[in-house]
Amino acid sequence: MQSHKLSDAIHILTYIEVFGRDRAAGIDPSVPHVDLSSASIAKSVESNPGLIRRLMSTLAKAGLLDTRPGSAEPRLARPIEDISVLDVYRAIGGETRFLNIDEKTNPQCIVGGNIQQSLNDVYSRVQASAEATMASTSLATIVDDVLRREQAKTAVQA
Amino acid sequence: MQSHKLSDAIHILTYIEVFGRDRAAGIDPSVPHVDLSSASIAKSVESNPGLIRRLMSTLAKAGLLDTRPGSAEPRLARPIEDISVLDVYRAIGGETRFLNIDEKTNPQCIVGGNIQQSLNDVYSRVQASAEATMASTSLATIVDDVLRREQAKTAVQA
DNA sequence: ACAAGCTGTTACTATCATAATTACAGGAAG
DNA sequence: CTTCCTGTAATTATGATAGTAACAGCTTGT
Repeated sequence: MQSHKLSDAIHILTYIEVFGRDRAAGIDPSVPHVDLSSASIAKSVESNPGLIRRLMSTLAKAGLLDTRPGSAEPRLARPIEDISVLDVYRAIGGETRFLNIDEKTNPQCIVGGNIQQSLNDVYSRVQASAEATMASTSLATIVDDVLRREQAKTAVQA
Repeated sequence: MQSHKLSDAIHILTYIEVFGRDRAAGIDPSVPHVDLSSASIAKSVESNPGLIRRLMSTLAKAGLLDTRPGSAEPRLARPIEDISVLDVYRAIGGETRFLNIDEKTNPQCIVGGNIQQSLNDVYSRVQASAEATMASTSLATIVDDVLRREQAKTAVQA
């Protein structure tokens, strides 16, 4: 995971929650152009709509997001409290792990012939602890944090 | 860290410990060509000597390995029990983290302008738990595991 | 002293994963 | 029926990494 995919995916879900929430509650209906289209999200991520749609498609297939072709009204498939960072990580990461074994070592050698499995044990434990932390963090925490930081900014300006 | 560098670095240190240990103890002195040159290690890793030397140089600079130009007699700088997987990870990984923030998001947007910091908090916690596990695993564990697996193999053959 | 072999380092090339971009068929909605 | 959107695939660009080659300098044994 040398990429920003997880960050962008969380960004998308946060965006949908924040602006979908506002709209659902009827707050500030005068704010223009805060729709939930891939183009709008792309502006926030500073990426392009194609990439956003691909990520959203992946999230939808993983059961985190409800989307409909032709309609720019994505909705989270579950309450935001029930979506963890690990859920998103698994949705977009597939089978990848943080640490990678060198699959090509000399099986004739005492070290080369055994170290892959030894490392696999270690890496599995590392992965498990990282995933445990991701599982314990919900997207609600992130949304709350984002909104709190925004309020702190505007307070300074006032 | 989408690479095998950590695996290869641990491989190298394990190799030096296993075969350096044998030689130091005078065990099986008849075994030919089990020297500690970069060429010999490269055969075990199934890589090339240049790559091995580069990694060894990095490990030496990090204070994990003692090497000398012109002499194929590398030695671990510390007892193997005192070298953790985290030590090696830090030595070769530099400042990289498992999860990466998308540095390029729209600062004008409520989400884009705040999510980087929010994600940074989360990612720091994930990194900390992964590193704690790496810190708790020493290379001695890996060396023991490799030797144990090798014994199990030869036992089956006998 | 010298020959052979090794390290440490740099430069270069190849390879591959990922992001970015473009295009388009088909659904949704006024 | 026009307009805008999604979902998806194809393509290109970019960047990180491994692999390779080369060479100056040290070490050791003769």
